[in-house]
Amino acid sequence: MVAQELLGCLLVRQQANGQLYRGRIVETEAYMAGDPACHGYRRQTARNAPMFAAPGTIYVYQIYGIHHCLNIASDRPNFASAVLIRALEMLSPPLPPRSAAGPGKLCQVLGIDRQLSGLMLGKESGLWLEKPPYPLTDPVVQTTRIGISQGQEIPWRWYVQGNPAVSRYS
DNA sequence: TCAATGATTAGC
DNA sequence: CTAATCATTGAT
Repeated sequence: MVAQELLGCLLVRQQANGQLYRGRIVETEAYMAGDPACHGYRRQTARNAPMFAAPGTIYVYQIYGIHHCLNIASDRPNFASAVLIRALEMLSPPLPPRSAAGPGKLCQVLGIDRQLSGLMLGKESGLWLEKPPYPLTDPVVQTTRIGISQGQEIPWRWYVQGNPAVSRYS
């Protein structure tokens, strides 16, 4: 599953001003067609169209009028699916350990908003992935997703055990 | 435990 | 058109 493969990968962000951020992905969730919690569950709309696009397409939405959440399309075109990036362990520049511990926080830190939604990962968009510099040593835990009111029983959340940047344990 | 805050969507 | 919902966060 793509969500698990992303754990340990580096997410790199280069802002318009050139500022570069690098963080390791330590928490993800998966959303798929047929899943009632998936934004593409009912039908394709202007907002969720990136979920139906090619793998590697960026999907950013605003939640509660305040926060942004970053997703990456993870399956074939016309099939709704995406991985929500929930937490990063920031490697550079040096930041407090929990600066990116949560989907809204990491978007705020990296300067990610809906302008990126629909773009492809890559240097052009200023957001891309890199392979892990070294393999994960801590075990990966699979559990149920957070903050949703439907599909709560589906165990599609993964996080790196013991990592201080994971949004929460329970 | 709860308010902030606005885009999005379902339903009429 | 209107009302309800919401993949969150931080303060009380």
